[in-house]
Amino acid sequence: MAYWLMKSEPSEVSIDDVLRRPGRRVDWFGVRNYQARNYMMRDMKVGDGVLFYHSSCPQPGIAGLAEVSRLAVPDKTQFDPASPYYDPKATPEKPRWYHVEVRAVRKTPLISLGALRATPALQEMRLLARGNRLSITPVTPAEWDAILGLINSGSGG
DNA sequence: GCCAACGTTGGC
DNA sequence: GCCAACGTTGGC
Repeated sequence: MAYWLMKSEPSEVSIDDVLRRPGRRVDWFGVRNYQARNYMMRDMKVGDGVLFYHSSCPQPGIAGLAEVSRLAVPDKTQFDPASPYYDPKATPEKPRWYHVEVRAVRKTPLISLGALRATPALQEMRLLARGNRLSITPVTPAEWDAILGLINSGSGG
């Protein structure tokens, strides 16, 4: 079992939004970066742990726990000319973009970006690497454990 | 709003 | 295949 961090802008989809949805599930559509896509297509399995991260907002940080609930399928928005995620080079016969489905497990106290940076065990975390912009990044088991520790100790900043 | 960092595009 | 220009991300 693997672990991941997935960024979402809460103004688009917040952890609260997902918790209110049927089955607490959300299709992670709209990813248009090959590396993030490849993680979803090749590596993510049902049951993998997910840190739900709020980005581009007043308080960026980990806001919830989730899990992968379905393997990657073609992203329908790539075929829709009316969608902001439309990709004219994609066809249903040859899709370019795929997404998994994610199921929210629970909201957590916000673990701020500052708190993550201040945690010695997380110094090598991919999210924190200089210049990182990837919206989906792998998380090691040790990092996952350290973050669960932050959540459970309420030292999220 | 700024801007560093990075990914993609497209001319050559 | 190179690489400059451009667009996007995302914290501040």
